[in-house]
Amino acid sequence: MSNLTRVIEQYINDLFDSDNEESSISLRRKELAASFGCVPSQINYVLRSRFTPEKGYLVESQRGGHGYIRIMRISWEDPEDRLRHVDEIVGDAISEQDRRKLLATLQERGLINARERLIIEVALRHADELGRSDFDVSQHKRNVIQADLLKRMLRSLVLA
Amino acid sequence: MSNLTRVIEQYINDLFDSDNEESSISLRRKELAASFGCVPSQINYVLRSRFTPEKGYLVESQRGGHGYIRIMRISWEDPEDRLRHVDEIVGDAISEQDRRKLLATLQERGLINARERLIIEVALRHADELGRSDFDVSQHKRNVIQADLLKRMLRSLVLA
DNA sequence: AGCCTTAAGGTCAAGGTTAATCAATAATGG
DNA sequence: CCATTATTGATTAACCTTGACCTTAAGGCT
Repeated sequence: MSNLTRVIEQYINDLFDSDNEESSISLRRKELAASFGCVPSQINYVLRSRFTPEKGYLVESQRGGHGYIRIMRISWEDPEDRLRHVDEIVGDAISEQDRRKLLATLQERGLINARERLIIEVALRHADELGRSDFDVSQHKRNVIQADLLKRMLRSLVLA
Repeated sequence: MSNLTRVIEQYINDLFDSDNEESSISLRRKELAASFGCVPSQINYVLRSRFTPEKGYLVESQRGGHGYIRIMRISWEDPEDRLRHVDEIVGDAISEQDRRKLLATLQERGLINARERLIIEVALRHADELGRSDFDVSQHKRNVIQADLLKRMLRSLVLA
């Protein structure tokens, strides 16, 4: 594991308390970089590539005196199985009908609630509409885009 | 000595909490500054950076004898009010930074929770990425698209 | 009333500190 | 060998604190 990015990623992961499904930690970018003997922007790279919303993390930061970086973990432990399952269900492209059925099913099973379903519906419709009227995208391509978006959102929820 | 601004912000927040959920409080700038051992303009900085309309506050003040500063917390009770306010804050275009701050505020205020924030972030990132790499959309246009999407998602939640 | 004094609060810019961005380059994996 | 991923450093942007100087309101005094 001579990869610095992976080392720092692991270090940050260790900071999270493994019991809590939702927790957050704080860092000083400068100090962390110093302790790993690297340039500060390396930390940004780690965050950008490893601690994204798609992976269930939210990051907040503040510059200036007493600056900080806070990383929040929203997801549960070990969602791997479910991720695969979601990917399988959604597939590479999804029609409007299928996606409605899927969302209904997910809600029934308690994987998402009504509000979450609403946001997802709105985002998918927006993407479809934009592709249709602003960029003249074919229906199939729109279905591909929506499948991608849907998978990302569901993955971020990581659960169930 | 931790961040003075944050300490004063916390002090003011406590005033709101302790005052029977009052929706507005009053201060004397000079006294407050004195009690924190800082320069009076520090108070202005706290107000400008922390008690903004984006965060749901309005500030009015009076100079001269019997001067004062009054901070009002904008009501989020009525769904219609929330809707109008959110629309106002988001505006026609929103930068990545502003949208992140807004979502943090909305979560703090309890209008959305962490999971909802996560889905919203993912949808916005997806829209941005798609515009950037697939359709070569200008940054401003992407900010317009994201503002539109964000408003739609938030509207759906506010009315839910 | 009109002026003066005093008592508030407001603005702005400089200086210090810290994080973000971006583009160039290097390293790695397939 | 090519494409992706990682590393670096220079530049930019954001945040906080302080202080000098400006503006406005109230009350008293002629």
